[in-house]
Amino acid sequence: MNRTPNLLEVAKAAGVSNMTVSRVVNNSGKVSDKTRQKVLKAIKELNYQPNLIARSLARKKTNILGLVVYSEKGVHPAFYNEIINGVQQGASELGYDLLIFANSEKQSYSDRITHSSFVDGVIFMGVKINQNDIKNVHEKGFPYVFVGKREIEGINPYFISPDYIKGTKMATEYLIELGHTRIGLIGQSRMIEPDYDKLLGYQEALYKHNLVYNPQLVFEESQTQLDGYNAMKELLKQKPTAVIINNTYSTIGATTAIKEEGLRIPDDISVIGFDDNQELNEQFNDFIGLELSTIRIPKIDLGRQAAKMTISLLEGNDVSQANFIDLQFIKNSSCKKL
Amino acid sequence: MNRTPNLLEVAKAAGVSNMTVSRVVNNSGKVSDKTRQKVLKAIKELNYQPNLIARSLARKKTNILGLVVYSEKGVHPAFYNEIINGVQQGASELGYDLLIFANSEKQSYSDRITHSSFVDGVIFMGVKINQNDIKNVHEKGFPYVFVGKREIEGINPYFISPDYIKGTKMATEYLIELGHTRIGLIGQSRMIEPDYDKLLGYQEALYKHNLVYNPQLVFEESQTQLDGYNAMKELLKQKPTAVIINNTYSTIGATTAIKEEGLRIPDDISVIGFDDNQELNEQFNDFIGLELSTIRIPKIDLGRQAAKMTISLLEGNDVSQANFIDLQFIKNSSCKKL
DNA sequence: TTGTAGGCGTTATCAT
DNA sequence: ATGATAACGCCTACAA
Repeated sequence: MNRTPNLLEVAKAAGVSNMTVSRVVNNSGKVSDKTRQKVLKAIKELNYQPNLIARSLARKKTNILGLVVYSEKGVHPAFYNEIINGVQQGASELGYDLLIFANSEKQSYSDRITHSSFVDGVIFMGVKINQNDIKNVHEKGFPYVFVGKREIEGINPYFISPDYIKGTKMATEYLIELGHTRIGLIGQSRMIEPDYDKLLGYQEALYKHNLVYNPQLVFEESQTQLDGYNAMKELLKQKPTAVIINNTYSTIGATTAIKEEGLRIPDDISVIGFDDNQELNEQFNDFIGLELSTIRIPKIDLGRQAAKMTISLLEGNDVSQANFIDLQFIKNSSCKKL
Repeated sequence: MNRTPNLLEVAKAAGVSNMTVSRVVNNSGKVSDKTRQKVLKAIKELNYQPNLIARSLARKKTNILGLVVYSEKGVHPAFYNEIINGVQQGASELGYDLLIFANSEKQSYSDRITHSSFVDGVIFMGVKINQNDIKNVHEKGFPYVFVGKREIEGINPYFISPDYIKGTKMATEYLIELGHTRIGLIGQSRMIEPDYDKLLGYQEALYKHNLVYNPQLVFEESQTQLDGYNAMKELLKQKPTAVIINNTYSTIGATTAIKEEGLRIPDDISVIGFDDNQELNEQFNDFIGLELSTIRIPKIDLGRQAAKMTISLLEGNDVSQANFIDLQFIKNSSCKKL
């Protein structure tokens, strides 16, 4: 690998000083058109590209965003993937690249992030997040954003989260307006914040429409196909006319149970799902010939906004700490008016 | 955000020169135990961390690996996810972080990679890879590894790929040894290299055991559940006693078709799948109560090895250009001896 | 064993 | 409009 040329060499070739070249490269300051042409020619001839490391050192800014995904066994949950793509897009649109921090046993993330000068800001993601990491960066005033709602004692962290409460409330109200009163909810969990918020939204909708909350219609901790299947089998004993299901895997299991019982969607039961796994969701719908109404989490947008928030923050703009992004309701043919 | 201390400040605090501090930090050169203790104390008190940008500039080495994923609309195919995790693990084990290059309309990847000095080496991944990018880095001698087998005219690129030929051959032979002669293959595609290799492996196995290749047992381009379902419906007309299926989605569709026809696995037909999507695969097997024999692509390992290859390369070690990684055959109860 | 000088490639500052 | 010079924080090479 042969060396790449630097500013000085370009300057010599163009017969100007390095600063003039720098100005041309960065489009900053005043440069006469004539010299600019000379410089541009030299740049082209030498195939010059600025050395970003040197630039970063001088500017004290790398234009790189850090990304930390806390995950078990180093595996990113499939759910986060699309968000990460969004982060990348958002970052890219503003001229930033993305550095994925690898797990290191020797050093905590937060130290490496704040001290290494390699990233200008950081995005945290994941369920098993280390609260100390956030606390550290927060206290140091290092720009960060957490994806997902999170409460940490003592501080109000910057975060952006899907508004599960509002989203589920909206879906529930939709069903209520179609005349449903016995609405099941599969998958709420008191331990997982998003799931718990879904329950809250569900309850809010019932309350608003003077319907009584019936715990027998609510099933906890449904994550897998099998969970969804079992939950639905139980739920059907309660003769619901509609059901909202937590996640894609559960939905697959649950609709299978519905089929097995000889019931049809939406004639015998209305169904609304969450499309946390969009690809699978679409595949499955195609296959079953189902046109499921779903609550969509705009994951790309979520990631993109996380990136933009972080950049706003690191550029010194005011950013509010708690941010929510609306869920979308995709109306389809799996719900029937009673 | 307050400034972080630098070598000089630590040096002053410890009453030594910056070089001594540097030596302690890097564990290089000779430093007396007494001074070392002083320095370590100062480092701790000031909470010093080396500035990696400055270090990179001086060393002309960042300890960062670049990762370029070529994908449609910025979406990483689910398949690549796990590989990326593997890359991260491999990199991390050798002290490298990962920089994801974002798509930029202004600049080609290869220019940014080779000129920006931000990464020491790069890993390419994806179907829609830009051949020019590889060509460029290759010609410049910039360390790179491509994940997946790829032929590019004029050059022999460095790559690491699953050995689909060998893997499929192994599975096919397993079925032949169980007494099967009418073995279906769902999902080969002449256009997609891995799929085509599966066909080659299948044919090699037949040839080796003096069985005649019957194109009627082979179905092309099966990617989705629906594809798999339709292919299997057709295939069953040929009365196969066993079938090998291309990917997880196809397998789900195909086994559904088998069920619908009132056939049982493995009593009426033996089935082997590929678990390209391991999570879904497991979920599905659980749900169906199926214990599918599968050909496993060791994706974590693939990614890890890609990282290690790249690092070997950039450290100046000899690395062979074409590398294959064995697939694993996971024997389970979905195949029967005839 | 420890320290000094110079350089890595860029940008900021201050002159001209 | 252009240029000289000093940072940025660290490392290499050489000197003491």
